[in-house]
Amino acid sequence: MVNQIIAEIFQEIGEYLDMQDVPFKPRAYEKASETIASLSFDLGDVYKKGGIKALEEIPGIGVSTGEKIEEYLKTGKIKFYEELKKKTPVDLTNLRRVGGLGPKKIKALYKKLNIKNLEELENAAKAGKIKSLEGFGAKSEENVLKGIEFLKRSKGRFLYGYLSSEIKNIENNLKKIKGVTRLDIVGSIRRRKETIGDVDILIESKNSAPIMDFFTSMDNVLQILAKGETKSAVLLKSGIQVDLRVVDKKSYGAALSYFTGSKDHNVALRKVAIGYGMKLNEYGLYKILDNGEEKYIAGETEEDIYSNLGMQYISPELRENRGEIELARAKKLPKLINYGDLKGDLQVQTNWTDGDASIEEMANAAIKYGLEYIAITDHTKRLAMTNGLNEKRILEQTKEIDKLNKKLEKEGVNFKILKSTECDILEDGSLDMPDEILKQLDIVSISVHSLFNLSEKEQTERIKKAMNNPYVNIFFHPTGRRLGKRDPYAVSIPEIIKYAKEKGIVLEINSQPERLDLNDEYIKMCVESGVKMSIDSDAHSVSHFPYLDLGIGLARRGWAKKEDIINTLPVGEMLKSLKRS
DNA sequence: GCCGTTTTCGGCCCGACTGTTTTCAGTCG
Repeated sequence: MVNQIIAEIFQEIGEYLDMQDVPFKPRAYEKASETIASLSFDLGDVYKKGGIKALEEIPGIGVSTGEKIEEYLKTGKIKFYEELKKKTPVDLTNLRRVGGLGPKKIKALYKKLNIKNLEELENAAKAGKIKSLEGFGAKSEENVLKGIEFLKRSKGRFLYGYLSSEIKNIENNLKKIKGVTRLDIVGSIRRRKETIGDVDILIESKNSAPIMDFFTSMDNVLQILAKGETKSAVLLKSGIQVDLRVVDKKSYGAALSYFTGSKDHNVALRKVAIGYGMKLNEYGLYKILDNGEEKYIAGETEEDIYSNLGMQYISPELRENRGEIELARAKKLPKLINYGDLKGDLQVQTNWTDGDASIEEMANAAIKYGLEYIAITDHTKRLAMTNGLNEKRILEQTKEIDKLNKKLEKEGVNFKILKSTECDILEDGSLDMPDEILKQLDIVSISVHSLFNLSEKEQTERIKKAMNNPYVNIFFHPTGRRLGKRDPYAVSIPEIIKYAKEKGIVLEINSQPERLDLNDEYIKMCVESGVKMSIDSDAHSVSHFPYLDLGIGLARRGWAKKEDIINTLPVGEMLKSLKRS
């Protein structure tokens, strides 16, 4: 898929133009970049089928960006971009990941100190050269160092949600090769970890040579790290490493278990085997005979291995050695929520604020995805940058929703659009919408978008005050983190969970790849405290509903059952469950 | 550079916060 590469280039073009104070164009390139990054189809295919005309039909792509996509597809380069880069040869991709640095500051650092990359930035900051620059000071220098430190901590981890289409593509192509009888994506992806370090692929085949040849010569390979008979590894242009293992049928289950991990889970599992006088490795489960010989007992499937160890099957999401081995041996594992269990989505944005599509388009996309209801949760006026709704517009929106629901009913479609809001929590914990409006909505949800640097005590009190409003039902993305970009604000989630229990407030599991908030550990805390959760896509585009799977994966990692999640219920029961006593 | 229309030019979310300044540029969402 060329999408990610082109999206990245457009993003950088936008930033280069920003440096030059060019008006409006930066936003246009940025918008094009975002659109391309979230497409579910390949730009190369679009171009092949319909040429440049078809490209221009994609919203946000026009004559100029269309031509540049064509140029990239034909030549692998975009001249305009190459020239910008020559003029200001800085590592924008990495420098802009440092919080507080935007195009203008990066330009100043380059012009005045010739800083081109993170290393030079760090050296300059450590040498105290930044604080004396015009427009910078001691605080900026300190923040630069902090930003670099943050980057180092999150280095090498990727967000699965943003790589899934590229991985899916590799998977589909490998499956087409003759002799590939089974394929699984294993490792942290199979365990549904929120960030992944690399991609591990396991294949069952008797003939690995053509597989390895194909794998190492894919278009998106930057560098071949290893190529052998059973194992190959490549670095993709997108920066992630992919490992491939090929095994035979007899060992497939054992290899699946071994390469899925986690390491800690595997160690614990092997200890159980030893206790039974057995040995477990990636080729199978073996009984050690009196004469010292090893007799193969199981290995074709994971189920065989677990049952021969006297255990229930353990879902990949639970394999972190956090107590799952003991429960599986006692046959007491919880029955986790399943993929496909969600009946609705309680956070959906539309083009009334910062979403891409109309209410009707989002509803149709949700219907197509298999949902029975969605809640429309556009931002409120405090979030001016999203064109947040004021009292007048939100009332207009409820009328529009009534109209659409009537239409759906008339057409005999079993689908309901709920009136809702993502109401901003203001400075003092009051809400950005008066009670007389809130009480007219089906669901009231709240979230924090400002004052991220309050003390833990202040932030927690602020949120609790908001939760105390009698009309509030759900607290969205409770920690506010953006993976790889921003740490959570200081807040005591255990205290919020306790208060949510007391007040009957639902906490959200936000499924956006860079949010995934609550995380698995807090989800587990909610499950244990009996606090209900909702799993929402926070969709801003018709293509975002599949993110719900990320949220379900996370919920499973947090040991959540179907009954812990309110939007597994049909719409009537779900709404009833929200009623506060 | 894109979009939409009162169609082929004129408009393009805007307010808060930070850290620098001493009135505001840059960044963020």
